[in-house]
Order: sequence, then C-alpha cells, then structure tokens
Amino acid sequence: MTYAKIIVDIPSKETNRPYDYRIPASLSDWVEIGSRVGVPFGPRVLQGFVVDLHHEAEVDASKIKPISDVPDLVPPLTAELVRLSRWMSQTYLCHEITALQAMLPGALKAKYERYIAYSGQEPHLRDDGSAGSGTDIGWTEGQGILFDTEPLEEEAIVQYVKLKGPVKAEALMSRFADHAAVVKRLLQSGILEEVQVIKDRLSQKKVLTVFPSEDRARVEEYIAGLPANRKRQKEVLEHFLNHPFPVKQAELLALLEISSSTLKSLAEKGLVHIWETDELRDPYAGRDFVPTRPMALTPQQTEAYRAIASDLDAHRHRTYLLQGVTGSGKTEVYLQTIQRCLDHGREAIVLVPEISLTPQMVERFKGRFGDQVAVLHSRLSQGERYDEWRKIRAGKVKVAIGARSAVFAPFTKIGLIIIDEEHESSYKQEESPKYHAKDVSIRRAEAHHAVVVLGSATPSLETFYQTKVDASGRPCRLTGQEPAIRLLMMSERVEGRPLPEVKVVDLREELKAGNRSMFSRELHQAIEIRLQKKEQTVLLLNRRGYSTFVMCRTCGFVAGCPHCDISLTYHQRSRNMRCHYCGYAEREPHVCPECQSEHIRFFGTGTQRVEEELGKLFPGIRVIRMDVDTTTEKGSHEKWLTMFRNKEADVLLGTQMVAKGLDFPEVTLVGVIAADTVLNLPDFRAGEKTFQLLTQVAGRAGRHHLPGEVVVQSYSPDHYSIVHASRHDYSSFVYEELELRKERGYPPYCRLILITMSHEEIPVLVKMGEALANSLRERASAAGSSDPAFEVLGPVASPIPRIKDRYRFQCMVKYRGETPAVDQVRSVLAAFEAKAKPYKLQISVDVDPQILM
DNA sequence: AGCACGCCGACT
DNA sequence: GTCGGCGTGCTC
Repeated sequence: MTYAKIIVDIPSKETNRPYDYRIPASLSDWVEIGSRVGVPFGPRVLQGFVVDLHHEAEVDASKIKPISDVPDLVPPLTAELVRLSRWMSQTYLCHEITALQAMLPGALKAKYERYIAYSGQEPHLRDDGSAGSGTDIGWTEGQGILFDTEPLEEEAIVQYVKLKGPVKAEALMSRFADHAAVVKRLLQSGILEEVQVIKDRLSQKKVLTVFPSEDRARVEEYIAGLPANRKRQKEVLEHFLNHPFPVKQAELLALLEISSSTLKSLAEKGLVHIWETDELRDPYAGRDFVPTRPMALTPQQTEAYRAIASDLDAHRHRTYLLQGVTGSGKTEVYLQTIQRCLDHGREAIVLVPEISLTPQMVERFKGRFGDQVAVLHSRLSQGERYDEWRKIRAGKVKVAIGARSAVFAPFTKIGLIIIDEEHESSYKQEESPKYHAKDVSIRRAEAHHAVVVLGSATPSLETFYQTKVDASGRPCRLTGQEPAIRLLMMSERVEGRPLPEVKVVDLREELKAGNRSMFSRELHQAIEIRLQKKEQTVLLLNRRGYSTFVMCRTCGFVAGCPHCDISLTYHQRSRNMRCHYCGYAEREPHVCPECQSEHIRFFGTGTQRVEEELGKLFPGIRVIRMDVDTTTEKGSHEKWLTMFRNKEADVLLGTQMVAKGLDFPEVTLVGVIAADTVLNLPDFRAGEKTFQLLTQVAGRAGRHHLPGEVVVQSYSPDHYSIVHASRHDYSSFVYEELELRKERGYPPYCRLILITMSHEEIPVLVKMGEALANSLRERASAAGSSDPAFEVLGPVASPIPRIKDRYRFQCMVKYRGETPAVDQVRSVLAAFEAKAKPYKLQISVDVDPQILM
C-alpha cells in the first residue's frame, strides 16, 4: 500500500475526484482510509482525506508527490464514513469534500496561513539568480533594476523579516503596502520565501498532569527514609502507591491540600513526573446528575420495546416509526432500547431538534447513562465540541446525543439510531451538503445492521407513507410485502392523563360581534381565570416570517434590502435594519425616505404587539416574550424558560419555539393567537406544518396534575388541519392530507429536486433557465421508455427573486420514487455546466427540498 | 480555489 | 515595440 487516493480540500467541480499520492515509508503506519493528511497540490499544501489505498497509482510515477503530513494520531474518519461521503455526494449532488467536511467537528477544518520567512540568503551575497532554493524560477533580468532603484525598501523589508522571524503574509503586506512589488521580487529571487502552514482551528487546552513513577520499589524505599518533616511529600507518594494513575496537577493539589512546590521537589528527584497533556474538557464536569432507573413500561411501551429489542438482538437492520401521542412516554422507550443496545456492546446515536436539546433532556440521558454519553450541542465552544467528538471517536462514550450533524458520530459499532421528533424540518440541512439526517441515518444503519427508530406524535407524511408501502414503493395491502418502515403505535398517555380539550374560536365571528382585539372573548376570559388562579399560560403566535420590518404608515413604504428582494429586519438592540441574506445594514430611518412622513415605525414580530395589548388588557401581567429579538444572545433561551418555570411570569409568549418539547407543570392554558397564518403560504406542506404545530402546542397543556385547556383562534376554523388537530386526530388528518397530495401530485407520491440558478442579469437567466429546462426535458423523454422518466416544471422566478444582487430562477424536477432521476439530473447538469461556464451562472441543487426557496 | 500560460488593447 | 487585461486549464 504505497499509494493513497486523496480528496483535497477544494470544493470545485474540477477537483471533485481523488488524487494519487505516494505514502512515504515514514508515514506508512499512520495513513489509513479516513486519515486526514497534508498534501502538496500545485504550488501549495492542502488538507485532504484518504479515501482509498492502492498498490499502484493510476498516473505515471513522475507526477506523483508524497503525502507531507498526517496530523492526527487516530484517523478522524472511519472507512464507513468515507463510503457514506461518497454516497452523499451522489445522492445530494455535492462535492465529496463537502460531505467529508460535514462529518467533522469544525476544529478539524483546515485554516491555511501563509507566512513570509527569511531564506538565510543575504541579498548582496547572491551572485546570480539561481542562488535560491528550488523555489525560484528563472529570475534573471530585472535584478539590476531591483537593486538600483529600491535598495532601501528591500533592505528594510529583509531586516523586518529577519528580526521578527516568519511573519504572516497579510501582516507583511499591510506593513509594506506601498512596496508590494518589492516583496514580490524578494520572494521570486528567493531571498524571502513563502511558507504555508495548515493550522487546526483549535487551541488545544494543555494542562499539567502528574504521573506516578514507574519505579515502585524506589518510591517505597524513599518513603521509608523520609524525615518526619516531609509529611506532604509522603502523602503524595502514598497517594500514588494507592492510586497509580495520572492525575491533573490542579486536582491533586486540591485533593491533598498541598502546594505545587511539594510536587516540584518530588519531580526533581524523579519520584513523580509532571508533563503537559491535552485536557479533555468535559462541559458537564463537576455536575452531578441524579441517576434515574428504568421505569415500568405500559403495555404499549412494552410492545414497542420488544419489537425493537428483537431486531437489536438479531443484529438486523430495520426502521421503525414510533408514533406516540404527546406524553405517551417515547423517551422511556428510547432509554430502555439504548440500554439494550449497550448491553450488546454496541453504540447508539440520538438525534433531537436543536431547540429541544435542553438541559432537561441532557439530564435525563446523563442520569441514565452517566459519563457514557457525549452531548453535541451547538452552544458548545469549538474546543468543547471537539472534545465530545474525540470521546466518541476514542470509544470512551457509547451514546451520542445531538442535533442533525450528530448523525455522523464516528462510532464503529452502531446498534441503534433514534431520531426524536422526526417530522422536524431542522433535520434537513439547508446548505450544501443538503442532506436529510433521516436518510443518512438509515444509510448508516444499513451498514451497521442497526435499528432506526423515528419518533413523533405527528409523523411527517413521507415517513407515515413509508409504513404503508413496501421497499419498492408499492402499497403493502396489494403486494403483501413488509412495509419499508414498521409502525409502532402508542396511543395512550402514561398514567392515563387525558389530552387537553381544544376549543377553536372563529375570529370572523368575533369581528362580527364587534371585538376588534386580537384576543377573542373566550381567550380573554381564559387568561383572566389563570391569573386569578395563579396558573400559567403559554401564548403562541404562529407566524413564519417572524421578522420585524420597518414600514411607513402614510405611504406603505417598506424598507427593503438594495441587494436582495426581501425586507430588512429591524434589530432593536442596535437600532438598525439588517438583511438576513446578505448582511447589508443601515440605520433606522426617522422619516420615510419616500414621502418624508414621520409615521414610519417598525412592525414587531407581532409578539411585541401582543405583549403591548396584554399589558393594556391585564394591567400588571408579567409576560416573557420569546422571539428572534429576545433569544439571539447565547443562553437567553434557557434563561427565559427557567424564569418561566420558576413562576416569575404569568404568560410565556412566543413564536414556534415555545411549542416544542417544553414541559411546564403549572401551564394549564395554551392559546394560539392565529392558527392559520402559515396556511396562506404557498407551500404544499402548510397544512401538515399547521397540524403538527397545533398538536405540539396542545400537548403543552396539562401534562401534570392540573387539567389543561387549549384555545385556538383562527379565521378558517373549518380547515381540516385545524379541525383534526383540535380533536387530536392524526389518522383522519393524515388520510385527508395524503388524498390531497395524491390529487395534486406532491410528495410522498412523488419526489422533488429543486434546481436554483442565479445570475446578475435577468436575460441571461431566462435564456439559460430555458436551456436547462429543455435539456432536462429531452433527457426525461429519452430516458423514459413510453412516459417521460421525470417531469420538469419551470423555469420560474424563485420565491425570493434576488439575493446579493443576483436574480434567481428555479426549475423543479418531479419524479416517481423508484426512478433514479438524481442520476439523470446529475449527468444533464454536468453537460449543462460545461456549456454555461462562460456565463458565470451559479447553480444549486436541492434533492428532496423542504423549503421551496 | 489559486495560479500559470496565452492571446488582444493603451502606453513608456 | 511592451505591460497587462482575464479566458482556459491544471493541480496527483
């Protein structure tokens, strides 16, 4: 194995293939599939990943360069993850390096730094142009000019570098900005040289660690001969005789109540060693978790547990949908199946939506599995995240919990992957690689013969549909085959607590009755009662574009971004307006730029207005408002929730984020201000989203000893998703929604690929858009025997028609699940991109898009 | 992504 | 006549 195939760190079409490198004998022990390496690539050194090993190279030996560096003791990726990255690049049409990078903690991403160093060669000692190392390329003419015209600058620059040692290239360039040409010539002549280094984006935390001496006999001897006044030294040595393990110096000092001078004198005699080591930071260190014991399972939980356990025991891959109403005890099923998995010596991954990765959730898992759990939080610092990741890679933990990207936890013996709240759209990554954690989980589980459990009270239509069709997509009731996903139903809440009663209020009726407030009489009264009884209320404003914008009330002018077709978002803290897509910012205007009116003000998320009105209607009411404005600060989210839990407020008011996974015992009323705002969006999933949200919030009320009540206000109270949600009736909802999707030809009855093109000029976009659509249509009819293999819609302008001064058009490819349309699209795009190259058209592809932007 | 090589306009 | 624009192509 003297050659390695390496994917280099350049996400471009041209470099999206492995390159062959020689493995020098000195590195041969360290290079494996999955190794991270430094390799010379053209004129510079890049980071890359070994994806294969070979005895022979494909190109002629003269071209092949050696791997220059292997920075890690353990390859950060496994062969399985490398294979997965190839699958991702084919499935989601992304570059392989992009998929590989997505699997790693940010700390391992290369940071390239260029330094300028002095080569050791005095300018005047150089007698000809070839005096430098191999880096200089035929510098002959012009050197005379160099010395004659700019000797002073040259001397100054060389002196500077000599004095400072290697200097960062940018630093040198800015210091001698006026003489960039001189620097360039010095580089070319070899007097200065460019040194490029790959740096980990990581400041490894080092700690002093005390190691016991290997020579036990000598230590015992020394103790015996110690005079009585060396009590401290004796204690230290005895400690190590009893506990012959390395210990952090700080801990030892605290434990034995000694000072470091004691250790120092022992170290000088070689009776202990003090070495610097990498610290594995444990963000939960020093915190005690109350151990929890497995709870007795209800009959439905037992049934689910047994089914999953039987596959775990048999090392059989299978995917389950665990559909349990809110409060049916899904988490306990997760915990016990994970235990089963661990008992087999295998590992488990638990994915949760970021928003529900709360301290409560972490506590529950830490309580059951203690330090066998690694938590991958977005709130962790890069270093902390890396530490958690290394514990997984080193096999020090057996369970990984985290949001979407935790699906790449580098375990080697996965037995179980759990995706909680599987319907959440956050499992789809919206940047490249645009993967869905559910697909990736299933793929990984196949490779490990592992079980996947998808848990939800309101499964996505796609997942539910899969429980009704077989692996080839045909209805099971026709074929009699095993469904692609097995359904496990838990319809009862633990301890038989009833689901709360949901009242739907027709806002149109309120208006007719002369109530112009945003609170119906019913909701108003319900809040009043909670205030009297000192119980708590959660209010949800279901609004999707939860941004605040600035509008003139005289002429209707809305402050928009000059580079994107989107309104600017008002930020209270900085009192300015910013664009969420390109980062453009401007100050808050005091008069309308269009009509000079002073009646220009920002329109709150709505939550602000609700808060104001609450204050008017219920003087003295204590409200906690949670929206993008109040939760941008780190940890503010948790802070508000803790305050609410401690009953420091009567009402928790917020957007989507208050609906998910929260569990407050004293909440007996949940109010939804306007249930149908999402329904009016041009999104075929609007009904599904509304149903899920309403069901989730309804589940927030009355989870404990107090019975709950839910009031849903709506302008379309007869909409099927609102009606079914109010009755807690998933099954009626899902069949009605499936019927609609079938009629209209939407997923899950087809699959989608969204292709977005962008360009600065609309005419180019129109022309190229048509050309692409035509190529796709041609291929569709060529590939399909009688019918086209897939349908092509568009091109049309994207819902956000311009971002960063680039106009956007999109094409949608619609196909039946079985046909490999992705392959067709990939090959059409490859040909098209070659043709479109001169136009600088940007193309992005989203397979199975969740948002149609 | 960079960077070198290669072919057509305004200047010492 | 040259300096320099960025189009094209390559990197093991």
